[in-house]
Amino acid sequence: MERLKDAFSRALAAALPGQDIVLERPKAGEHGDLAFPCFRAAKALGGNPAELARRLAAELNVEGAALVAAGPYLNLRLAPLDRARVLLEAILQAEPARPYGSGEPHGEVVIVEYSSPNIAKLFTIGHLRSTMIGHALVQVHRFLGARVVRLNHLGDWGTQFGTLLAAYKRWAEAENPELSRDFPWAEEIPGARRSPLFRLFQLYVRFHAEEEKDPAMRDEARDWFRRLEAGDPEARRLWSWFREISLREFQRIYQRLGVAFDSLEMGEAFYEDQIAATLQRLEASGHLVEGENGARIVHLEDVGIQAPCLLQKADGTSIYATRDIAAGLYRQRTYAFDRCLYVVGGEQVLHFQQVFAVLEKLDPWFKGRLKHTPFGLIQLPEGKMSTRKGNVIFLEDVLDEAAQRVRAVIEEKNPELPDKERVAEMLGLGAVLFFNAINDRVKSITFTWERAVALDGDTGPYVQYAHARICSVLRKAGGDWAARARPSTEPCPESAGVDYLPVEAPQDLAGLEDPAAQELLFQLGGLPEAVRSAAREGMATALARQLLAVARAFSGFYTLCPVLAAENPAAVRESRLALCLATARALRQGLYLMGIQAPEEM
RNA sequence: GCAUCCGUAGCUCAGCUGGAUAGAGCGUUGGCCUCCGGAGCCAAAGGUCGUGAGUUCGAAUCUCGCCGGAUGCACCA
Repeated sequence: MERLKDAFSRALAAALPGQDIVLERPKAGEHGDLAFPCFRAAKALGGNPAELARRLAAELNVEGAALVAAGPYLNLRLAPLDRARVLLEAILQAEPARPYGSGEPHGEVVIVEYSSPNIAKLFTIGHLRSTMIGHALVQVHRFLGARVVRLNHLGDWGTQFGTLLAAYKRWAEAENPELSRDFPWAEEIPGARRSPLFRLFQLYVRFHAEEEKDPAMRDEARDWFRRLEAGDPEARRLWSWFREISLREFQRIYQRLGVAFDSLEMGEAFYEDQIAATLQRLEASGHLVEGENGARIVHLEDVGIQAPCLLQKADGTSIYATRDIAAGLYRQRTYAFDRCLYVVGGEQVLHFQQVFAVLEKLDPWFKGRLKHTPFGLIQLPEGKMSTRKGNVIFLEDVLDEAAQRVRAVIEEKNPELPDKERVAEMLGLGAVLFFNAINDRVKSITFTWERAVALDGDTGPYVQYAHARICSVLRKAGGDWAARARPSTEPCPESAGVDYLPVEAPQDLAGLEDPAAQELLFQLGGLPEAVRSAAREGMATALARQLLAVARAFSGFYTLCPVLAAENPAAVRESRLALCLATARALRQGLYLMGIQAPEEM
């Protein structure tokens, strides 16, 4: 397909010297495989687009394909069997290191900072967005050939930590120093799991509740943070204990989600010993000036940002912007990155504008390398989630509920299924993660159980179902068809590729002339662009939707084109099996990029 | 008040570097299990793309105003 694209572009460039040649993929398969809209060129040449299209169709020649004028478009169209050959070869004969749709390794270093939960808070569905958007970006960039560094900017430093220390000293140390049992005063938060982390969280919630009545408590928290940053041994000891409690829980959840990081040690606290040097450097550059009450700030009006960036509080402690800047400098030194993507909620756009602006003032090297990838909040029908009011949805409850609903469907439809628990977990995760990815990340999502764990329609399980049915057909086909739909090794972490052994496409593709087969081929052809769109847009929306389109097209093919029917000639059977196999491979790879597994039976 | 983002079918959303009849799912209505898994397939109904201007051969897509909603605006992250 790339070859055809080049040939088409070259032919057009020769015929239209000096014109920009932009090729599109037609919206509908019946138009063809590639399209050249003639509007712009016709205008530049003073002609009419439809006429130009007709002229070009008559004059140009691209080997192996037909050029057809359709109104103002010049379409390149492959004959049905050629289209089948091109796609089947691209998918089935791909080398394991270079799966269909992947990119040449180019060595650019892309840092993705994502998930970044705060210590002592439980993982809610809110955290799922950053975690899975980030994970998909990691996968997609790897797939396209980048070297990716996965960073979790853990919220393990800052005044909020002072809050926790203050709360612990106030109530827990005397009452429950081991955090091993529930606090008598603690309100029960429905659905939460009993764990030391949960009790830490209760302390945090209580502190905020009482702080409303007694604002002086805020100073208490700030003072604990000051002591922590000053190296007070008791504060440090508690800090590392709380951190450990939290990390243990987070690790469990990451494992369940199939998400991993290059290091979990590079949270905010990691940059603590670099804060002084960072401030000095800002000082030396002349950008750091005194603000109100002796706080220190950097003015940004000159770059169009009205609010100055606060870097040192009046009490001399650091603030998150300071640590983000220290982190930026550290990453520059350590990774010499080409891009650094911050997958952080949209409420922090101003913060990142400020941080980026300060870094660019410090070193123009940063220009164009830093990118905030914001996303919308998850809201409840009754409004915002609020930890203090206890109306939060815990991620694990959502995952459990999803798996449980899947389990009920399995009992109804396929009670004989082996390994029910494992499959239910895969499908439940598929539902939740796919739902999380299918919509524009910038928009806020209103959470309802109904939709978050839906199993019908445009959902992960729909795509997984298509994959499972293909596997079922391949099993029935006998031979090693089923084995070929199975990856040859574990997925390669460096390339995010699912490795399959190359398979020769059949010589005779007679079974693939049917329009339903052609539609499936057309949708498979859209996958590489969908992956690139995901990387470009910083979200998996296009990929998720293209996978749905492939799955839907497969369902059409499956109902209209029997694969294993006894009356099928051998060539029809073989070519259709090859298309099934290609589809299964493409679906599994696509889902894998989104962090979703594809069971062979469900 | 200022800034950013959002406003497309009854509901939830795609489509937005301007281009071929504005697409899905849910819900509604009506068909499909003698045939590879009905978690499925086919069909129908349903849209002044918030609104008013502008740019353009062409605007859901770009610009500006207005209306509605979300978020943010230094000592939290």
